[in-house]
Amino acid sequence: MSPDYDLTQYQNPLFTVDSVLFTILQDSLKVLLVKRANAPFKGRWGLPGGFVDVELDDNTDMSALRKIKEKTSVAPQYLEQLQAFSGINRDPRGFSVTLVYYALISPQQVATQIDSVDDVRWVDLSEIPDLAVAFDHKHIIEKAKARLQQKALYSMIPVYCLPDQFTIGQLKTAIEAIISKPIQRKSLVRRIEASNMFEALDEKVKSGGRLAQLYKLKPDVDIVHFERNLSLG
Amino acid sequence: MSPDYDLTQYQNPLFTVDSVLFTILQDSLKVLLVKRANAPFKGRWGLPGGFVDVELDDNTDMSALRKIKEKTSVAPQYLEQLQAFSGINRDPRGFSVTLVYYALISPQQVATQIDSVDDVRWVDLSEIPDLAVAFDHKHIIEKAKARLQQKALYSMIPVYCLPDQFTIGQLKTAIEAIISKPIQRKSLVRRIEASNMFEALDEKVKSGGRLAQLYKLKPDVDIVHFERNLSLG
DNA sequence: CAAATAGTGTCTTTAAGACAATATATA
DNA sequence: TATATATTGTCTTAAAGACACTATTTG
Repeated sequence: MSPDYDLTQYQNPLFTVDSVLFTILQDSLKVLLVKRANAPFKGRWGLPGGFVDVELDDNTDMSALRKIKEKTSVAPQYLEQLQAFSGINRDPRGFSVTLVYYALISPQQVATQIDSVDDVRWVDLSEIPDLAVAFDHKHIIEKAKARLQQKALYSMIPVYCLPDQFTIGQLKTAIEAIISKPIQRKSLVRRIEASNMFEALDEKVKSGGRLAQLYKLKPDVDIVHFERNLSLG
Repeated sequence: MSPDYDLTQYQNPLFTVDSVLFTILQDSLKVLLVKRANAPFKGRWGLPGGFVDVELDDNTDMSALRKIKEKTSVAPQYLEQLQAFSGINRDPRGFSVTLVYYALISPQQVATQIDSVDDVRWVDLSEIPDLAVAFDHKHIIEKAKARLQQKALYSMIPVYCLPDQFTIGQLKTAIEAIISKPIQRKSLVRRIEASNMFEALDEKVKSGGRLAQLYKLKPDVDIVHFERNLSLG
């Protein structure tokens, strides 16, 4: 074997793939945590993830998806790479790299699955600071939340936290839960119109007052990125 | 050893760190390529990068920086993680992951170093499609360029492709080289003012017409993100 | 002075913010 | 009818686009 191929000269870092799975439940933002079955941090809550399985995964997207499916039994509606986190100290076993994805899913899709087990739980973002979390996963969750907040200002990705039929009120609530700020309903209506991503259904639904129009994503639409952010204030 | 720690049950993917280093040279966007000294793709042009050295690198940022310094002898003014690229087919040696950074540097900082060797070269972005490039690095360069273009619309990062003293005209030219579209000088002036990131020097400099005001970054400023994009057209 | 580039003034345009007004449910 | 929520209308505001106009330098 040529020295060019001598991979043993470098100690390959420990490489894992983890995911921050978000949803909106009870009008607030939740993240999926899993009770760790193995050391290190056995018994603590952590992000769903693990090692790449070269036999099963064509790439890391599939590793992330496979691990999410193991815990929720369904594929999320939205999945995107966040970033890698690495370091000499983040895992007691040595230099490690975790490639982190973040994902959005509607709570209905996973409700029965999650309610039936006690090692998987939706955790409110407000509980995270006080919770003992494995590795640097607390930090990772904060980064994922920041990215989601940013993206909510110039795109419609919060719809992927909702059922596929939803009202403008639900979408408004979801966005406000994500960014922790009220937004103008009118701005949202304008964006729904301008993006051309959605279609109004014939159906309307109860809401406590006037019936609300149901919308759904048009099939196979691309996500529109608006050229301005919603304002924070 | 507990089975929890049995890492041999998984074949750890091949992990590398690569960087797409950009600069502005002759009013156009260039990327730094390195002639590969080793297989695979020995002799082809590729991105600077390589394996993590657990002895030298505290994290992957330092791996990226170390490799860039090896080729240019200086640290870039801007360095940010782009994304990981992975797959079963992108490296003949098997499942591999490369964590890619992109970086910006002023050409003056590296000119003498690069001119003195023949295995490192600034390549114009327009040459990339016709060039034989190692691995999936052509695809990676396109992704890095897209990210840089996007970011140029709502931030001032193109200044990191310039010398630390620069004129508005130079910055305008740099942005236009990155996004391949003309922009309004007035918009740029307004952003320089609004961002409060820069200070005008006492000095002015020749430009072919009226003398141009020199600016520099204020020390330790954070990069401002504007709430709107410059328009494409 | 002509040409070139720098810098300013200002009107227009675009899309969001603010919020009033109207519509339609339920108790 | 009172209340709650949905929907629409429209005026204001913020920041970019367009582009004319002035300023300053060199040949």
